[in-house]
Amino acid sequence: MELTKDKSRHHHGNLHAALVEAGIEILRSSGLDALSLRKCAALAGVSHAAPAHHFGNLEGLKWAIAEEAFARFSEFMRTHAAASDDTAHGRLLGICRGYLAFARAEPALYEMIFCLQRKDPESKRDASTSYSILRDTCAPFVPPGTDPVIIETQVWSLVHGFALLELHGRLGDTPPPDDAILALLRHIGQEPA
Amino acid sequence: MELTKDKSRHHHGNLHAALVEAGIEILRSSGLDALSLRKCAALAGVSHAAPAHHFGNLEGLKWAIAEEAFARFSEFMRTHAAASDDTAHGRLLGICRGYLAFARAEPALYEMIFCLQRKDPESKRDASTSYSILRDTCAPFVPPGTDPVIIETQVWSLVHGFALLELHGRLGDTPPPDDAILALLRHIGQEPA
DNA sequence: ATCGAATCTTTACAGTGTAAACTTGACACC
DNA sequence: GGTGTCAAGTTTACACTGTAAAGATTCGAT
Repeated sequence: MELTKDKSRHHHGNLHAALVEAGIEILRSSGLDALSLRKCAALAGVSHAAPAHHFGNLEGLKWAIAEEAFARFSEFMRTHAAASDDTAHGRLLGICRGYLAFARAEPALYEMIFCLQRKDPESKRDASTSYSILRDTCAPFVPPGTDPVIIETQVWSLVHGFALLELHGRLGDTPPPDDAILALLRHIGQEPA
Repeated sequence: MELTKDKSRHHHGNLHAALVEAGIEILRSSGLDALSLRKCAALAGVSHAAPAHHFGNLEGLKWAIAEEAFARFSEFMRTHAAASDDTAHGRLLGICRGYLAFARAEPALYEMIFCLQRKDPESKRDASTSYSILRDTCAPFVPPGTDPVIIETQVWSLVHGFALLELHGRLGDTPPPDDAILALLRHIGQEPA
């Protein structure tokens, strides 16, 4: 317990980051259900009501954790894309494999960032850098005259659905291999608008 | 409050069903986070510890609710399939539209039944009748020599991912229309195994 | 040096799941 | 009829949660 705290000082100095890191630690070791304001506070060596001053409520903390998690998620996709063929299809498969790899490497983080209910419709779809990666990678497949969002949503839906079904145990003990599912993307952008 | 209970009798007579119905009522009116053993018990007019004798714990109650919800879900898909063209593609589009319609009509029910973590890998993929519908509808598109599970998982993943992304507000305030996303299914079963 | 504001603690309360012991009622059996 | 057994609910209790309110501490600008 007690990641970073000099009990003598009243002010922590960097509590925001410490609480986020504590939250990620708890998510990793004990899963999403175990995440609580009080446990994060304890792990950061701080009183149980301290997080409220930084994040307001539990959902605020979750969004703060999600911000950090999204950064790691984007990095995951980028490195996997770099490890694939340097073609449009190769890059598309690469980010999809990175997406699935992250979901398996950090299931609790993945579930948290994507199952959080977004309240503000203001925060546009393309605000995050992870969505920019998706958009850029999908761009070569968008037929002229069709909304790019359609292609992007098709890809995202397929991969997201597959990740969650597997994560929640709906695909049995031997899910189909990734590339068999992703093979559907060979035909992306070929349908009439 | 108090759906069905004759306070005089000690034995309820049909508490199992009453608690499930209470749970569905709470899910509809207040969402997944509001579901609790104690609220279900109160709504059924029974002491707060009574549900434990029927379901063990909260997850047990959720699975019991899910069983009922799955029945309604299957019915939803069946009626939507009947309203579509009587071709293989028509039926496939039909059950997908039914899937999405259910997710929007009963968001809390939908999220509950599909975000419940399945513990036992024993409960096979095709145990439920809703999966049978999927399997039967996908059968005409399975190329000879390929595992039907691949086609089924492709369809399910696409629709499931789309439903959840929309439900969680990740597609902004104007998501793409259903048929634009489902257009990807025109090419189902056409990729090499 | 002082005052204000930010930061953290303490205290308090309602709601939650869950375990244990107890009470009530139904039902078979002699 | 009396009785024992057992399932179904109730009561009580406890640990844990989020969250609000008020107090204590420290930083920083003036």
